[in-house]
Amino acid sequence: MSLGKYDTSEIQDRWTKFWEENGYFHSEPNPDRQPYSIVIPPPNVTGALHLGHALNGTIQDILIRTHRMMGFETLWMPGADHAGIATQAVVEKRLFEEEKKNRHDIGREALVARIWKWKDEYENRIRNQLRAIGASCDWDRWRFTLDETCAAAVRHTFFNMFKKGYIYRGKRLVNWDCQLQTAVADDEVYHANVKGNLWHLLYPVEGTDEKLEIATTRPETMLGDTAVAVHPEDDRYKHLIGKQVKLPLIGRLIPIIADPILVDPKFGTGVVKVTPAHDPNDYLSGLRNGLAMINIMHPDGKINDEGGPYSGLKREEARKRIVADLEAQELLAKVEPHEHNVGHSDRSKTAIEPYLSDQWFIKMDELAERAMSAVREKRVKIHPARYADTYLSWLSEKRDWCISRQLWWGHQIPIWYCASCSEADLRKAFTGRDDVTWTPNAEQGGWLICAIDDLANDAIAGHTITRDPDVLDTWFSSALWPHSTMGWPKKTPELEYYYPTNVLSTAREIITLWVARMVIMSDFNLAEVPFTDVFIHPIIQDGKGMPMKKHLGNGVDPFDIIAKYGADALRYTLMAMTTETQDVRMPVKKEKLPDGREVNTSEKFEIGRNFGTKVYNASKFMLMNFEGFEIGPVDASMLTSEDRWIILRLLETSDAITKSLRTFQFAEIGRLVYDFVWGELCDWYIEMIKPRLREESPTRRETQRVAALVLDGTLRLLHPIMPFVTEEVWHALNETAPTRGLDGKQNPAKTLAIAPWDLKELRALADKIAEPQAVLDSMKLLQDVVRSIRNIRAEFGVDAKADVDVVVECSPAAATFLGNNLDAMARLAKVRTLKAEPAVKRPDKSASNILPTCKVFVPLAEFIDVPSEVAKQTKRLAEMKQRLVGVQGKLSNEKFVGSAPAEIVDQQRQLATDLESQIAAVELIVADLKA
RNA sequence: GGGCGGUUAGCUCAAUGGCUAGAGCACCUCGCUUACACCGAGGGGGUUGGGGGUUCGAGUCCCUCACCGCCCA
Repeated sequence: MSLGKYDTSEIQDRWTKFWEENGYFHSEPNPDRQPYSIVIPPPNVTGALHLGHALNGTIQDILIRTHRMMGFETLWMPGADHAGIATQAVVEKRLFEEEKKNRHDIGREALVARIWKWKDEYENRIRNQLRAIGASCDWDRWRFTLDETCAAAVRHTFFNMFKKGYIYRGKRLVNWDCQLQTAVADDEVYHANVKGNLWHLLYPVEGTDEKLEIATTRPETMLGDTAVAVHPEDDRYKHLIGKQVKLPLIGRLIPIIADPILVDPKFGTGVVKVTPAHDPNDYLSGLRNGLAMINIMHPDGKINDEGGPYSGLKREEARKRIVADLEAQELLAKVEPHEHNVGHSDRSKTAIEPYLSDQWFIKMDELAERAMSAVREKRVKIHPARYADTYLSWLSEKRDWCISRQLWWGHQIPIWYCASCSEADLRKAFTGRDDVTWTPNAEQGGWLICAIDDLANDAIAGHTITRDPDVLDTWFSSALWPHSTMGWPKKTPELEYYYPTNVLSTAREIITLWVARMVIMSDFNLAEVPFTDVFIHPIIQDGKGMPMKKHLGNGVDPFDIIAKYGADALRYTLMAMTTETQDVRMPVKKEKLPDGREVNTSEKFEIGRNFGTKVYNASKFMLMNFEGFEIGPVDASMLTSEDRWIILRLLETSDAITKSLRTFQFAEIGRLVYDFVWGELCDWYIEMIKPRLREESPTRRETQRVAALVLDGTLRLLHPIMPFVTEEVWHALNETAPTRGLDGKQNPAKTLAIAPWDLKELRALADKIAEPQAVLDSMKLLQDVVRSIRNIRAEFGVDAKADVDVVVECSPAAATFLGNNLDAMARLAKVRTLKAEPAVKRPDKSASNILPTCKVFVPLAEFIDVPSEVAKQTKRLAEMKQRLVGVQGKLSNEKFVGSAPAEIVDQQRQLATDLESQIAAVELIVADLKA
């Protein structure tokens, strides 16, 4: 069967359907095979997939497809993440834009229902996007971090951690988002420079006439001041330590304390106001010095009753009024413009308020230590290795993890409060149940009850219990993903068989957020690592080195790329970019698509498109010439030199790819297949077999069989990278050559997706090739001679249609080889006659190229321009002489000869010999030409 | 402030301390030879960011400076 026009989108649709309908991507535990598993980093249902997802998907799919072909029972677990705060924020924003309502207007149940609707829509879109890039996920196993299976894992983990005392409730200073009214994690905060002022306030010292001048960027926080601090060694203020100041406007007396950590005597006035409930540094100082912590803010950012006369004002309004009032009382020394770094919520883009509130935490010290040892002991290997430091240094801080979020979308914390009951009531209500546990509520009194299954409000007779309204940080459920998706806490066959998974592929900013937490949770729940290898891929930036961000408008949508260049092109290009560096750049340009939309694209994808087209065209040519294919054995004794050469090179390439795959060197794999297919298969092998494939060729049948085997092997190498185009060709090849192989009787796989990775048949054939190195060497000689002739032809402007005669001086073996390949030389360099002998006389008026292994002469009576040839050869002579001086210098250096490896020294000696004879030959030529 | 990465051809990137630092794109010359102009043949283009050092030998290792970027505070 022959191939038609290359239509990427048609091919993509057809084979996606074919693979899925035949269930090739579905995996079940199979004791007869080794497992290989990857869980996808679940994309957020917030939006569409971007180029980073496409890159990561490509990498995972290459790993998965290769291992599937290697015969592993291969599972790629797909799914999506509910992305608590991000998803709730977009739905709330839409609610406000479309209906001018906020979440409180419609209530928890209605809001959550809307978010589920959003989720269904986007989850579906994400699934289709993954399919479009060719991801061979086990779609039947699709999971969602809020589905029942994942929820069960969350409940059990929380329960066990709570019961063992790893989870506690406490007051902590958190990053508060006043708009979304929730705590946000450190990593959800970005810092931006903001123009503001430095207000210098005056605090009167009680019992004296002195006033302390204090600079602050947030004057309204003075309402919550509980001390003023100076440096203990600061002579200006030493005498005031232990005295009190009267807080202006409020009148509260607060102490003047000494704190060498909080106060830098060289900065500002050397006096600092301390507001423990509203500043992280002050908070720590408050803990150190046993200060009161006064919260002056409502969750929405308005001042609360602690703010006295300013109660009920928004924070901006309170600031204005306070500054004005201080000025009126002459307690404002000065105001200076000041630019400073302010934390903003990534979700609402509003300024973060440090805020003291009740939150749930996981105690990290012991858990973090265990997770660190997993990496230190190489039970989890991170690639590239340097990222292990990122992981270790983050965990070594052992900061407790705040897991509560004041949101409605997520796993609601399974804690019920009972203020009025006694422990006896609890025992009575839950006697005999091991799925309920409780501890005293140290902060507010009463009890904290944790249960695996939901409790009714009246679960305790005579008392009403209320559930904590907060939900868990999204990363809590994400951290369970590798085992929750496999069905934990049930002892499922999947968990038994596929776990721990093999590889986790992700971006580096996720190392701390997710990788570390997955190791912690897996260790806690299963006493195992979640995966043995972590691959950190580079981040794609635009041509100017800026990260691709929605608001910068520089993002490239992978689906626009698929539309323009095809999925195989997208995949090849992304893999070719995956080096070990941390960022890769992709120049972005605007372009109008045929459908009229203006989108961002990048010319980089032309590499992949051109390569895919090349693969397709080369295959098309071969299949065209396979017409009349006769099934039959491949006779090793009939193999020509180019057959032997391409078979050896194909196997070398296959081995090199397998090796690079193990070390996650994806760009290297891209280079290997490109150089093989384009530079060897197409440029040389196909060109050389053309005569043998002609109708009249007596070896046409044999040539077809070998070529079919070579194409078969090449398609297998390429399949994990470019699954669509290769599958298309594979099926055409199967129709043409329904059985093939050495004996001509092997049935090829029905799909490349499960064709064996190991090229067993070709390997058996290669084993019969005598002196493989000689095969490679002679091919190199042929290529060198052909290139020399082409170079001479181009340089002297020989008409492209004109034939030339060629004289080569070389070894007898090489002469025989070249003689046998006259046809090829005729085709490749338009050679009419060839004279190849160990000793030849240089023809008059000939151009020449002197190589280490041979001398090539082309008589060019009608073309040669003697002066220019003399000039060219003289230039070459100078270059070679200069090099020879360098090499001789090395060889006469005793230290070099003494300390460099023998191999290197030999190499240099050989080089010197070669150069000497080449120089002698060129000198002769120059003398002749001048004569 | 701490840590990490980068700086190589006009652009995007390669190069276990050891052959003449390589590709692709772009550029120049030639070519519609029945797979492919998303192609073929040939060519030009480099003081490897600056400065020091280690070594027989440095793009590669060390120190230092400059600039760009990321992560964590």
